[in-house]
Amino acid sequence: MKTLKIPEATIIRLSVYSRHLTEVDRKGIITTSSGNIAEGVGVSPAQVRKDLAYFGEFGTRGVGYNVKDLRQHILRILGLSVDWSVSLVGAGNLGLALSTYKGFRDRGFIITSIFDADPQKIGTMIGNVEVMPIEKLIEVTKQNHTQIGIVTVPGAAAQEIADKLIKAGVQAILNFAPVVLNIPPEIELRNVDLTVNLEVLTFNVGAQRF
Amino acid sequence: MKTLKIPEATIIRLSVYSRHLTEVDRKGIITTSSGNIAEGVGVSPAQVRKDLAYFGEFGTRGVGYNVKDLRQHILRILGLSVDWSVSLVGAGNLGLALSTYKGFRDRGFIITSIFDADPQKIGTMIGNVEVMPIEKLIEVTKQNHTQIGIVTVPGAAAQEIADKLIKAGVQAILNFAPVVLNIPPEIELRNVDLTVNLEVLTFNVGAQRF
DNA sequence: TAGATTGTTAATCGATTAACAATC
DNA sequence: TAGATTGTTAATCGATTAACAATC
Repeated sequence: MKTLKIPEATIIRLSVYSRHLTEVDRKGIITTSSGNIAEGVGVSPAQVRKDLAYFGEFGTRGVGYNVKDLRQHILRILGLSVDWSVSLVGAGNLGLALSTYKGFRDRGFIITSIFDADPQKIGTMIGNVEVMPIEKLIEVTKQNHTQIGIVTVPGAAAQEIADKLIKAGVQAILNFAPVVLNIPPEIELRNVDLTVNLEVLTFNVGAQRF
Repeated sequence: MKTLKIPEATIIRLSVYSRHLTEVDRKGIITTSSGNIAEGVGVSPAQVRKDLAYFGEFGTRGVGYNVKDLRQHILRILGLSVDWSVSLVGAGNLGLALSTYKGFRDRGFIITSIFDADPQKIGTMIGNVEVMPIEKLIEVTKQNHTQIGIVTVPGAAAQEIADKLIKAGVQAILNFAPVVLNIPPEIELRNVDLTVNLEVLTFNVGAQRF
C-alpha cells in the first residue's frame, strides 16, 4: 500500500475547499477552476492543484472542475462519506457549546454521549443526549463503537479522561484542555488551544520588536 | 530594525513552553534544561534551544535555564507582560463559554465588552459584563482602546462583524466562524475552525487508504 | 578538571511556488 | 484551431534535526 505522506496543511486546506465548494454549489454554479477556488479561500491556484494532485485527477484540462463532483471527492478523502460517533467529556460551558454546535452535525459528526463528573449535571439533557457520569464513559463509548472523543474537562483531569477514552476504543481525540496529553502513537490527537491562539496574535501585534 | 522572520510554529511552541514552565515553577523547581522542557512538552531538545535562540541567550552552558527567568522572558516575548482588552461578538453558547473561560484572564486577556444581535440577550450579564447591541460595537470598542476582537457569530454575519471590529481599531481578530474572512494585511487574524480540526482527525484515522 | 548543557552552524527534510507541456 | 486550464516537474523557500565547539 502506497504511503505517500501528505502535509497536514493540505488536509486543512481540503476541508476549507470543500466548505467553499458547498457554498459555490448552493449558488447553482456547475463548474469552477483552481483560480476560482484559490480566490475564494485565499491561497494560490498552484496550491489548490497541488493539494488535489495528492489524491488523483479530478479536473478537465482547459475546463476546470465540476463543483458537485469535486466536493464529493474531497468529502470522501476526508472520511466524511460516513457519519462519526463522538463522545464528549466535560459538560461545562465549552462542552455545552460544542454539544449544540450545528456545524458538527452538518459534517456528519454525531455526539452520541456526554459525560461529566458533576453529580448536579448528571441526568440533565443537552439537546436529546443525557449527561452521564464518568463511570459510564468506557462502557457506553464501547457499546456505541464511538470513534472520536472530545475532551472539554479542566486541564488537571484531561489525561485521565484521555486514558479512559482510549481504553474505550476511540481512535481519535480532540483536546480542548490546555495541557500536553500523553497518548499512544496509533491514536490521532489534535489540540485546540484557545489561549495559544490569542498569544500568537499578541506576539504578531508586537512583532516589530524583533 | 531587524526583521528576522520567526516561524509561527515557534510562537505556538513558546506559548506551550511558558505554560509548562508555570507548572514546573509551581513545583518549586529552580533550574531546568532544554532536555527537561522537551520531554515535558513532547518536542526535541534541539527544537527548544532553536526556538529560544531567535530571541536571545537565556541559559547558562553546562547548567541550563532558570525556570522563573525563562518563563518571564517568554511571556514578555509573547506580549503578555501587559493585559489585553478583548471585545467578544456573539453571545451564543460558544461566546458564553469563551467569556467565562478562566484561562483567558489567567494569561492577561480581559473581555471588556460583549455584543450580540439578539434583543433578548441585550442587557443580560455574562460574568460582570453586560451584553450590548451590535450598534454599540464600534463606539464602545474604540472607547476602551480594545486591541483584540473575538468573533463567535454565525458564518453569515462574520465578515460584517470583522469589518466593524477593524473600523473600531482592533489590531487582531480570533475568528471562530467557519468562513474565510477578508481582512487587510495589517490586521492579525487567526481562525479556530472546529469542524476542520475534527476532519483532520477523520482523515488521519482513514489515512491508510493513501 | 571532567561532565553537562548551551548556542549555533551545517545538513537534511519537507512544503510551497513557478513554469510549462499536455490536452480539453 | 486558439484559448483556457489542468497535472506535474523543477526550483525555491523555509523549518527541523544533527552535530559540535564554546563554556559553565
